[in-house]
Amino acid sequence: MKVKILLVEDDTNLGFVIKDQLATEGYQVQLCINGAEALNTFNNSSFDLCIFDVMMPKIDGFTLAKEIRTQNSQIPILFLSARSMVEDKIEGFKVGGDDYLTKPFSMEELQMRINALLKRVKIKGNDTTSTTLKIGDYIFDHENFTLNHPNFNKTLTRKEAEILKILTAHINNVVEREIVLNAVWGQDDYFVGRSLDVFITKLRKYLSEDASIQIQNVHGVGFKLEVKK
Amino acid sequence: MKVKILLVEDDTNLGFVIKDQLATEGYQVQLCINGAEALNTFNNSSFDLCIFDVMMPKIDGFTLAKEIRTQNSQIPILFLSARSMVEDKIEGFKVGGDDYLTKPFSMEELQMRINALLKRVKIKGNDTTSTTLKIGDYIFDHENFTLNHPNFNKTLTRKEAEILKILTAHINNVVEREIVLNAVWGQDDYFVGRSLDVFITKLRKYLSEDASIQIQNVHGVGFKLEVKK
DNA sequence: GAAAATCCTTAACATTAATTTAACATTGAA
DNA sequence: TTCAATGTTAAATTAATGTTAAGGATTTTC
Repeated sequence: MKVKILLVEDDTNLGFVIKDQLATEGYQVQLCINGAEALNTFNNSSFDLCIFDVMMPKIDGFTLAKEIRTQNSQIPILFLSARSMVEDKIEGFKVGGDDYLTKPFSMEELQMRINALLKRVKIKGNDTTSTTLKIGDYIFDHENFTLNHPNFNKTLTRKEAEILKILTAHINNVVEREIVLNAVWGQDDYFVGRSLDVFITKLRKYLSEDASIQIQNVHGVGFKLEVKK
Repeated sequence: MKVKILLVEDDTNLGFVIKDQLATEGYQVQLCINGAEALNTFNNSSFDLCIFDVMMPKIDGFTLAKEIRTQNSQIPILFLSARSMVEDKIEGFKVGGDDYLTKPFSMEELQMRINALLKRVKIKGNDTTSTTLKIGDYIFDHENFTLNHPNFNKTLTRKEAEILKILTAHINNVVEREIVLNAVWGQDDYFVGRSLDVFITKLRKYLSEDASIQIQNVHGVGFKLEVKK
């Protein structure tokens, strides 16, 4: 699920630049060019984070933030402003802002500050951070070595997890034996090759609850983790 | 309960000014003048927020943050730096920082940024301002080394408490042996490894009143404090 | 200041788990 | 058909961990 950002910036040129940039970073960005439009948009959709320009005609960023805060006390709000005056920054935090960035700023810094804010929000309730991967009906957590399914839970061993991680990284594509062997064992000979086959058998067993998942062998080449859905 | 801040600043003059100022704002501030001292202090106490100067002799602020993050992924970290270079800021966020303030800054802005960070942590629900933590039916106070349960009360030793603190900080997640060993013993060899195993056995005994609590071993990797509720 | 208590390390032995190796079965390609 | 590759299971090997208790060192208590 993409992170949704509400960006409010009356300078349309700058607005588009920021939107574009954030879009390439993988965010879904909704751009509004004034506070009234933003309020309306905010009420008719759901966002994960707000970025408000401070200086805008009619409704300025601070007023907008105050309005938003009456409805949502949690969503992170980041202010952008051409003015670096201390009083402005203070005001920004007082109306419930979480960060305040002075123009000009680098997109990289904006990106980092967005991440820092989102991290805080995400930690909040769910501990399923980005270390988990979905494989069919399974959830694979390669940090915790767990492979979970409604009917089946297993803590994988280090090698099992390493191999499964490589296979998932190339899901629905063939991974050459050689690549797995070198990545996991650091060598590639007959014996480690047979070990790999043993592990593949094990992984197949673990993944057998979901018939749409298959670890296919491509004779003489390698294996493919196939998920048909 | 006062909010406890770990302030690390090698410039003692500036350090005292910031400490004083924050103290008048109602915070309880512990000032360290170098990274080594800070690491030690962090391990033997509990804080709600960290403020690190970036440029320090021996251990710089970024390195310090990295160390802290291996043990505690949640505590907000704010960097102070004389340099405003974008690369520095980026680095700050990359090592797990939450905010980056360039000197000179106004105390008011620092205050506001601290508030903004604490707000995020508090919303989370987990009351970090208190030194007590719930582990199943137990209450663990890592300041006073007490582990209490309706049927069982124990004052833990320093090492027992340190290890349990690390495990709880990553509750339901695997913590690598290496991380515990380096945090508690400052080294990682066969003998301290065996010591750790002895402590794990002890902690398991202490926690055995509540069957929903388990310290699981992940062979060759580490331990996971699991609470199923 | 000696005895007792506390804490941690080390040792010893027991147990469990991961991985490799071996053995035999099956499959696929030439 | 025939050989090499893979599938599968189980035994063998090796390493990691579990557990208890015996030293040592330090601190506390009397």
